[in-house]
Formats: sequence, structure tokens, C-alpha cells
Amino acid sequence: MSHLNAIALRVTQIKHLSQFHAQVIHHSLQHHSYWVSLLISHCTRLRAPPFYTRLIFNSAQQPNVYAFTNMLKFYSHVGAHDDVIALFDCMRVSGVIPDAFVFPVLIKSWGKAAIVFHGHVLKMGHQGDRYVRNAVMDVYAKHGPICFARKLFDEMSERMVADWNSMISGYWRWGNKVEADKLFTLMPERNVVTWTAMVSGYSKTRDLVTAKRYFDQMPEKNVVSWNAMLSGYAQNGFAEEAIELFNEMVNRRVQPDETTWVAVISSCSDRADPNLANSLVKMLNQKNVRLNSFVKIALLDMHAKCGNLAAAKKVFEELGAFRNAVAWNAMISAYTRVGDLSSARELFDRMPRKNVVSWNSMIAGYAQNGQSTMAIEAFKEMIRSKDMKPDEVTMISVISACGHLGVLELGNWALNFVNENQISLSISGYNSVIFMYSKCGSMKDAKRVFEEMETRDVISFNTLITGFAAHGDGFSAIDLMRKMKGDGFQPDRITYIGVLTACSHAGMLEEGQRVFESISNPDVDHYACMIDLLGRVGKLDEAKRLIKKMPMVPHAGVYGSLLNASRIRKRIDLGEFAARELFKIEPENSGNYVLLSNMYASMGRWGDVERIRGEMRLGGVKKTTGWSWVEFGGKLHKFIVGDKSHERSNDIYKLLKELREKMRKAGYTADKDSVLRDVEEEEKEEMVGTHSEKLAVCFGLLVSEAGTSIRIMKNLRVCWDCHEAMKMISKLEGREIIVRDNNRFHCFNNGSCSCMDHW
DNA sequence: CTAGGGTTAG
Repeated sequence: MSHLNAIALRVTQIKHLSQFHAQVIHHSLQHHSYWVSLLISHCTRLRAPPFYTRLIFNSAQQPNVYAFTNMLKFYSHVGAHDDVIALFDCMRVSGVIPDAFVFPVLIKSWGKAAIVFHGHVLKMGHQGDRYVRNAVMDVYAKHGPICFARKLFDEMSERMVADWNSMISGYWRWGNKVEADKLFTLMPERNVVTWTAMVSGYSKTRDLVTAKRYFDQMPEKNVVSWNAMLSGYAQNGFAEEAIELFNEMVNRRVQPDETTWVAVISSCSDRADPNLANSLVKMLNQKNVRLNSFVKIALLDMHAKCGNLAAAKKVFEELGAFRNAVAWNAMISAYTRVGDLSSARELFDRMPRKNVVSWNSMIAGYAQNGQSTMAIEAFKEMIRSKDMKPDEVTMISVISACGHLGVLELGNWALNFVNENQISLSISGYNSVIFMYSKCGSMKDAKRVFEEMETRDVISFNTLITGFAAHGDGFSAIDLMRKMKGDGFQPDRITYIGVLTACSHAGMLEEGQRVFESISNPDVDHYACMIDLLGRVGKLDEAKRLIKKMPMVPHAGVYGSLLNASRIRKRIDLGEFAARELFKIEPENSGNYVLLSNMYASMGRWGDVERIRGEMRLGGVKKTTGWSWVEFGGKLHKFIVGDKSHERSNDIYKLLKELREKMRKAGYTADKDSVLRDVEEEEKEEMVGTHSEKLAVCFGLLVSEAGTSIRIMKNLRVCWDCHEAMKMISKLEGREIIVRDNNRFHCFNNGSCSCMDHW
């Protein structure tokens, strides 16, 4: 059979392998263990499909220990650990005695459960085998406790480089940089694997400068080393560096493999550039790159992030048996990214084996598309299904959803969950807590959390500054920016928007101007803040001059600020100017028409009011508003304009009608407040239904008893606009009404109101 | 025979 052996030596491609296989069958040798194990070892090297390899194995009549071992190695190589274990059982049943070569493979597949096999290994007398010893040690290094691995390591009389490498990568896995470093300097001889482990270790700690230093110092590199560095860049968001390194790799004639492409593709995903994506796909086709499931899923994600949902879907459909949890999750986020929550949810519900990331994707999808209640509902569903453990990523979405709702109790409940389940928070976790407290009006707590943080990033500062801005605390915002610079953080555009907004809300003109002048490259949003600030302090002409001086095209926010300021200051000339510009930029936005029309109304120019409404009708502009929320009985009730979907809708409208009649009888004029104003008029015009705020307030009145509070969660405006109405209602109904917005109680009694600070 | 690199969520 020497000519067969000669053919076997020439197997370098799948094509050759199948020719060799055909020859083996031709000579009816496919039942012989020798040829079977030889074929399987080729399969492993060439990554033949598992079913084909198993076919070869099954054709052996009585597979010997070598055939079993090679088949086990094949399964191990493709990561099919369940098959390794199943085949080992099969091996024992057939009475084949496993040798020392089997155990390292088996132990690796058993992973954490390998301790069970420890006894088995001892019984078979293989504990003295250096490879078995390494495998056992590696299991402890990977799955912990690492001190067990260290104990085995220390007891060794002679160590292979692989033993040192196992320990080093084990320490990196557990985040122990110090020990990893120590072993690296201590070890007598290093190889590529050692150096690569250091590169990927430093990448894990996000210290890419040191990672690159080790990479550059490596005496020799292979594809894996390049991949380690490349993935380090890709995973930490350094897309530019990754692509640059890839080019260098190509220049040095290093042949990229699938892992290389995964890193390159995911770097291109970050850029979200459809052109780059297309040229990359073209390149993959040109080079005839073999696409394994990792590459395919990376491509799926890239298409989704570059806005090509159809292509992503196509890849997903074509994945077939490789459609694993990661592919499902990537597809779910593809849908949530474009705001298609129902498709995302449908996929999520259809998904067979959900993992934490699936839940996190769904919850984040809700949270980022303004569906905070749905996010929290999904989270509750998640913790009801006992086998799912929320992690930090889950909690970040949940906590910020609580922030968006402005419900402190809910936020505290989420934080409580974090503590009870010992979920440790990183910087972004704490940032979400700062955001939540700020949005819930609890600046004291926001500040406390910020101060308690050991390490902060730019986002920590920006979140707190934005919080100060929303609360009109200009001094704290400026002060914090100063502190930020002192700590060595460079303020970014968000910082400046925050500080300028804070100055604007606090009416701090000079400080705001100083900050604005210090911005090296102000963008359109900074101009918008500045114009808002000038408008608020009454310097409207200066605001207009600044608009004229802007080096870029102003956006709607710029003119919106001017329009609002003009309304307050009754500068009809500037108001008209701003409104005209706004009608050009966003003709479909009803708010602009309403503002201008209100401005005319406040000056008694009813003819102009009528004219604007006519323009609105002609342009087909529909009035739109957001949702209003009321909490009652631990449940959130939400209302939108003209909402009739609420279970107590009939009662709500009945109450509204009753109140209106009572008010009319009591002699109140309809346009004095917003709860009862022009309801009939609006409905007659069929432009809009009853405002969401009115519905929310009426529902609150309906369900609350005297002395209990109505909690209006969203639309802070509600409380403000409804102020007068609530006064009247308290007088008419003869009862005390407590309305709570984000951080205050408003207590209405007998026609007057007192505010109580809360907390 | 061993050790190093891979896709999804914030």
C-alpha cells in the first residue's frame, strides 16, 4: 500500500483529500483503522465538514484507539465538545482502552467538569503524563479556582513552555495583570504563544499601547499574533488602527485567515460606512475567502450596522445550521437599530435558546427607542424566567429606562436589584446611575454617586453636567467642567452643550459667553445654545446677529430658540422671521405653527391666528404630541392625544366633560388653563383629539382619593400647564389634590397651591 | 498530543 501512503503525503487540499478517500475506498480499505485515522487527521487539518469526517469514522469496522483519538481531536478542533464526550462514552462501551493521548483532549472538552475525570485519569495511571498534567492545570486556570492551577504548577519538577503559557493566560483571564507579568519575566524561555498571550492580555485591559509594545517586541509573529493585535484594536473601537494594521499585515505578505477577516469586518461595522462595506464584500469575493460561521455572522452584523437590512437578513437566512445564538442576537439588534421593534420582538419570541445577550438586546432595543416601560416590562419578564441572570449590561438599560421615565422609586428598585444580586458596576454602570438620579430630580444622589466613583470617564462628567443643566444649576456645571479639566479630561462637544445649556437656564450670560469663546471649533449645536442663551436674557437682536454670523447653515433648534424667546418678549418681528425659516426647514412640525399662533393670540391679533391655522390646514400639518404617563397602583398608564384605548377611557371623557361644565357654571373662562381649554374646538376641527396631559390628569383625578398623590411621570409641562386648572378643580371638588412631578409635590387645596420639596 | 487570536447586547 505504499502508493496510497504516497498519495496521503500529497493531501494539501480538500480536493486531494477526496481523491485520497476515493483511492482508499477503491482498495476497500475504508474499514481499516489505520486508513481511517489517517483520513481523519487530514480532515482535522483541512477543516472538513463534521458529517463527512464522521462518515469516514463510521466506516471503520472496529475503530482502534488511534481512530478514536483522531476523531476526538477532530471534534475538539471544531469546538464540538458534546460530541467529544459522546464519542468517549462510545469508546468505553466498545472496550477500547483510552491512552494518554485521549485525556488532554477529553479534559479540554469537559471543561469545568473535568475534575470528575481527575479520578479516572489517576486510575488509568496517566497523571504522570506531562500533557495530561498540562490539560488538568489548564482547566483550573480557565475555570478557576486559579490557585489550584498554581498549586499544580508549583509542584511540577520540570515545566514545559505550555505550562507557563497556561498559567499566564489563566491569570489574564481572571484579570490578574500583576501575576501574568511576573510569570512572563520569570520564565526561562518564551515562544510566540507566550508573546501573543501578553498582547491579548493587555488588549483585554484596554491598554492597547502596552499591547502594541509587546507586539512590536515579539521576536517572531504568526497569523495568530497578528490576529490578537488586530482583534484588540477591533474590540476596543480602534477601527482606524485595526485597518491600518491589516494593511501592514498584507504588505508583509502575512496570509490572513478567517479570524483576521472577522476582526477587519467588525472594524468596518464600527465605521457604519456602506461604501466601505461593499468594497470589503467585493474584496472577499475576489480573494475567494472561505467564509466560516464567524465570518458570516460578522458580515451579517456589518450589513446591519451599515444600514443594509436586506443583506443582513439574507445572510441570516443562508446561515442554516450555523444560525446560532449570536446570529439571532445580531439580527434582533439589526431590527431594533432601525426602530422595528415588532420584528425584533417576533424574532426574539421565535428564538429557540435565548441567552443574556438576547434579553439585553431586546431590553436595550426598547430603551433606545423611547419605549422605557416596555424595557422594564421585558426586564421583569427576564427575572421571572428563573434561569436568566441579568448582568451589568441589562442593568444599564434598565436604570437608564427608569431615568427616562423619571420615576425614582423604579430607579431605586433597579439599584436594589443590583445590590441584592451583587452585580458589580463599571464606569458606564455608574454613569447610568448618575443619569437616572439626574432625570429623577435627585441631584444630591447624582453628585454623591459621581463622587464615590473610583475612576471616571468623560461621559461621567458630561452626564452630571447635563444634569446640572437640566436643573438650571449653571455654577455647578461650570465648576464641574473646571474640575474635569483639572483631572486631565478634555471637554468634548457634549460637555460644552451641557455647560452652555446650564448657563442658559440660569441666565448666566457672561459666563456662557466666556465658555462659548473658549470652544476652539464650535459646531451648530453650540451656536444654538448660545442663541438660546441670548434669547433668554432678552438680547434678541444680538441673537439674530449671531445667527447671521454663523459659519454653517442653522438648524431648526437655532430658529426654535429665537421663536420661543420672541414669543416671551413679544418681539413679533423676530418671531415672524424665525417662524418663516422654521416653516422652510421643517414644514411638517406643528409646534412652530402653534408657537407663532400663540404669539399672535397673546397680542390679540386673532386675524393672524386664523391665518396661521389656515396655513396649517393647507399644508396638511397635523398637531402632534408625546405620551403622558401616570402611575397608579404600581402600574404605569400612558396616554396620547385623543387616546381612547385606555380601559377607563369612557370614565375619563365623562369626567372631563363634567369638569368643563362645572367650570363654565362657576364662571371660569376656557382659555385660562390648558386642561380644559378648547377641547371642543380641537375636536371640531378634527385636527387633534384631547391632549394627552388632560387625559392623564383626569385619570389621576379619577383614581386618586383626597390626600393621595397623582404622579405624573413624563411631560413636566403637564404640571406646569395644569397648575391653574388643578387649583380650580381643588376648589370645585372641595378636596385636596396632590400632584407629584419629578421631584416635587404640588399640593392643591381650596384654589391655591403650595409646593413641597421632596427628599 | 500542549499553550495564544474570532461573531452579538451597553
